[in-house]
Amino acid sequence: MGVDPQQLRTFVSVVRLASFSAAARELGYTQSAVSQQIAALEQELRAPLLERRPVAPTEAGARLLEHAPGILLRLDAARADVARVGGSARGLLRVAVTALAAPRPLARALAATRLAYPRAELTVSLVGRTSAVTAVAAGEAELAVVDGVAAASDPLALPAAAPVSALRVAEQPLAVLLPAGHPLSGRRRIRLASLQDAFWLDAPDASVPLTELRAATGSDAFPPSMALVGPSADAVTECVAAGLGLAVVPAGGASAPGEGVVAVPLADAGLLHRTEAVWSGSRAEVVDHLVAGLADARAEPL
Amino acid sequence: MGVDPQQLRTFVSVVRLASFSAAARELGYTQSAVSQQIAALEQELRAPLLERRPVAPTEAGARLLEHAPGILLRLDAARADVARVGGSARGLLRVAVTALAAPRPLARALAATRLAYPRAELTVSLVGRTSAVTAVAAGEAELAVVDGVAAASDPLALPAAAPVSALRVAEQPLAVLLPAGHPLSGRRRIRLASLQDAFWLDAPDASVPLTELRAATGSDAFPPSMALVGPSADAVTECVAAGLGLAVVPAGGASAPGEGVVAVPLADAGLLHRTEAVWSGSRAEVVDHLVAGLADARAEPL
DNA sequence: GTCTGCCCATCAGCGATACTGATGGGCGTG
DNA sequence: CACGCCCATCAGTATCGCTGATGGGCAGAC
Repeated sequence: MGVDPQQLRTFVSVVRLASFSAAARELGYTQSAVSQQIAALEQELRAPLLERRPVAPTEAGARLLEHAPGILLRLDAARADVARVGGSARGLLRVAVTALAAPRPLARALAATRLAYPRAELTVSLVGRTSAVTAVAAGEAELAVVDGVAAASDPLALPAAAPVSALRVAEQPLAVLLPAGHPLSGRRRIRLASLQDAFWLDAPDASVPLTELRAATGSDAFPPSMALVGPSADAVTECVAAGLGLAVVPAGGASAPGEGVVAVPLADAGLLHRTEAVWSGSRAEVVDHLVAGLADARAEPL
Repeated sequence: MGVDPQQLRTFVSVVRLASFSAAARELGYTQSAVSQQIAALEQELRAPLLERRPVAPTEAGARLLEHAPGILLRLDAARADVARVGGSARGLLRVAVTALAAPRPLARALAATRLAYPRAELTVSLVGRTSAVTAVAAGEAELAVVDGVAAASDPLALPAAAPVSALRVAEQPLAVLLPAGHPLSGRRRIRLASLQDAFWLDAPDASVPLTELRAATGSDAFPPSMALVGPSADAVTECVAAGLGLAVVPAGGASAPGEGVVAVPLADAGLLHRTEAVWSGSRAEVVDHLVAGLADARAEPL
């Protein structure tokens, strides 16, 4: 009685790898154990979860798959939250940052925190949006600094289904990255709707993700031209310059737009690029100092 | 390795009852088993979770307690979602309704659904806000119809940490319920801020909860005069008439405000009473029909 | 068509686990 | 001081879940 989280973990592995044997290898079980775990889960839920040969989730399995990652993440988050109570007085400060998060306020706040806590162990890692939030929830990072697009008054729609707190750090207008020769590249401003049928780079970790554009504009257009994985801003610039597709980026960032491309500000009112700091549970002293620094940075000019 | 949900369930029972023995009785275990489960959980998380004698959560236990109900709810929700796949073709339609949810659209939609599915088994139950949403998540109801206060463009802040979908059913202006002799009872409109230091009935299931007022106005005032549990609209009217405190209710509801009280509309722009329909996972045919009926009802006058 | 290889289900056996029931110690209470 | 209540611990046992071996079914090669 009661769904075993271990079985859930095994289930998602099996689905992801589409193989009992491969999942067994990954998890350090024998194939027999995996088979028995899935069978037990199916009996427990009284429903077949997997099609065999080829291995694929059934309708019921698909439903379970919608819930499983959230459950497992929350389980990890609970464990991490409990662990933070005991040992977090030490100066461990791991910050997970997304590629387009405003770097200046973060850098300044980090500098101040480094001064105040010279012995703190400081790590900043550049990761994808989802990983940043899940890392915080699971206790693999003390803080995440995440960017995204939202209307002026709304909070960011954070990807993970985990209980976290957030603070707005910076807001910038948005711009469209166009190749230098593009017919609209001379414009002072562009409305997003006028470009919704153009082709777009699908580079969720190095530009504003298309899914966020669609959510923020309420349109389901913005056809993707090519996928670009990883947080490489240069790759985006080069691909836009080469005419492979357009991209939306925060305007007036630290770096110039680069050769061969033009950044034209968006005319859409109320659509903003925002950076938020995200943490989970109560904050240790060092983390608190850094968050306070980020809060102060809001007042300063970018 | 891996927190056992059964242990989590035991843990919350022990905390709620502040007793190992009582929790054992409730769960059908021996006291010995409960003691061992808690010990195993503490060893697994490497932290003491409970103070003994008297039994109370430690700091770490409090953290775990924040996560545990959400995890257990999601586990139940997953189980219910899987169960819906197989057996939900039958006409089972259990609707959980909060006290202030707009009754007219619901009644009309229910009537239409009853006509279209004469053999459907129909149950409507009046419950608190949190129970309504958790009932849907846990598969104890097919649909919830929940009310709350929100700004015009925001969705309702639903209480449960569970993955559900929602549809706006109706919106009404808000009114303050004042005793007939109140100095402001002759007003045409009242701003909420002018009353934030008055005393208020804390009747979360029979009027707009104070927590929602505070969240929607951004003020943490609105001191409570007395608590009133349960969804009794009459009790609210009587208490307001007796001068025990004020209350915010949807204006122009089905029932007249009652003797001895006056309902004065709120002047606060953008603050609305909204009713939403809430469901989980995919909807069975009957549920789909009812939700469609609720969607249609939005167009009609209230 | 047949052979071979891969993959999942099943089974026996064994070690680990989690329960019961009994016992003991600590603390408040009469 | 004695009693009662409550939680921790222990021994014993039944069950559970894993390993390793075996078997059946499907696909691709020849």
